[in-house]
Amino acid sequence: MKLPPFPIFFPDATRAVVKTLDTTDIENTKTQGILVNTYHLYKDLGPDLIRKNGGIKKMMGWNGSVISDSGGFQVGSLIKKNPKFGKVTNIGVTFKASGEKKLLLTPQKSIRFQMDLGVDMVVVLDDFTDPSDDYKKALESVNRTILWAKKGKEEFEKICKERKLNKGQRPFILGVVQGGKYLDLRKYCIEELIKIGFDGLGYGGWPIKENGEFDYEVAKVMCENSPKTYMLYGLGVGKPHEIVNLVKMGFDIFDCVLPTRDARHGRLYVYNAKTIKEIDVRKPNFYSYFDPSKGKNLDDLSPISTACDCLTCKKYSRSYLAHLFKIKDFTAGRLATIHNLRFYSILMEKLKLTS
RNA sequence: GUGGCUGUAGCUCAGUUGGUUCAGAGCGCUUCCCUGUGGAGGAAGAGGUCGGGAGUUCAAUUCUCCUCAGCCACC
Repeated sequence: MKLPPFPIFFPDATRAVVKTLDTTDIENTKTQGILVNTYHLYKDLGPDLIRKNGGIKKMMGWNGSVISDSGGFQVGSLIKKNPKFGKVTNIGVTFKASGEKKLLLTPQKSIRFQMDLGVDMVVVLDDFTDPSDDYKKALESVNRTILWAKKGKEEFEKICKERKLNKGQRPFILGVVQGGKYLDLRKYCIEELIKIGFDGLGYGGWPIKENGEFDYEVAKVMCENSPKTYMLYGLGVGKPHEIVNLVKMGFDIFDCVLPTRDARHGRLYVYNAKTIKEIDVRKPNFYSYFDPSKGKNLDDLSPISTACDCLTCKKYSRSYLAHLFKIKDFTAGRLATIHNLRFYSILMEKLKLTS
């Protein structure tokens, strides 16, 4: 198992699909990997169906890399929103969505299922620290995250032994750093996770401060306290300029819903340059937004961007895209998603050159 | 030609026994938000002298008359 050269950005295929695209489309955007979600796939498919399909890559017909998220964030934030949805104990998380049967997700189960998925990197189940949590609550989630990390790692070793996976065959395993805005808790969490031993650490929780700004302080603590051999992963990060900043600080891996969700909502990313060659991601305002759903774009015959070589930019005009958005055809989502994913893959290509 | 119905925001339409909840809704439009995904959702905003004219009245989008436009029915 291995990952492409860093830094890398993987779009989210939570339920084993990048919405609106098939895996050939994804490949054509020069995207190297995707992120699937343990919680969703456990609920939708379960271990038996995954094994029957020969793993998630085979099921999707995807030749690139795959990372699986543990599901901790999804379940944690759902319960936070509606306590009736489930509860968190040291054993794990019980949850029950309406119309579905009750399920228990433990750190062990999460890892075992991710091993069944056959991915390149697994993530241990973590207990989400809510940004509004006070110190006591944050400490509690940090301690539980460490406990679960220990159990997850043990299960990982056990499965590797069972399946006789040597170093080159086993996936990477990521620990997740919680602690909210409390930097000493973040540091403590990092130290304890390193004692357990992982291939990398993820920036867990919610990375946006209450004033809406990205919290680079936590990222800094992670960079300063992690071994040089560790991969650093910005879970759910982020906007293009945030990724640029984190790569500069030392982060390697990213995943985020923004390029794909924004595409479906009519927000396309456009480099403020005439050609791909002229793009300079170190400039403060190196990109802007283009919204095809605005009526005034109906008579714009130019491409979305001349600094892009995606299918959408090569073949279609802003006018056509505006039309597709106006009539709400699914193809609008597909062409916009293709463009935004190519924007992100160009971003990562540029960052590989500069880092 | 006669009788009836309709005419309120860009669109589809509510509403008024005449008076500061009568000038509204939905959609559309404009601007913004979206960060380990619900193809989700949210925030703010612009738009109408209630077809036109006259009359009754302290007061009319609401009542009366005339007129214009569209639709239906009948000669």
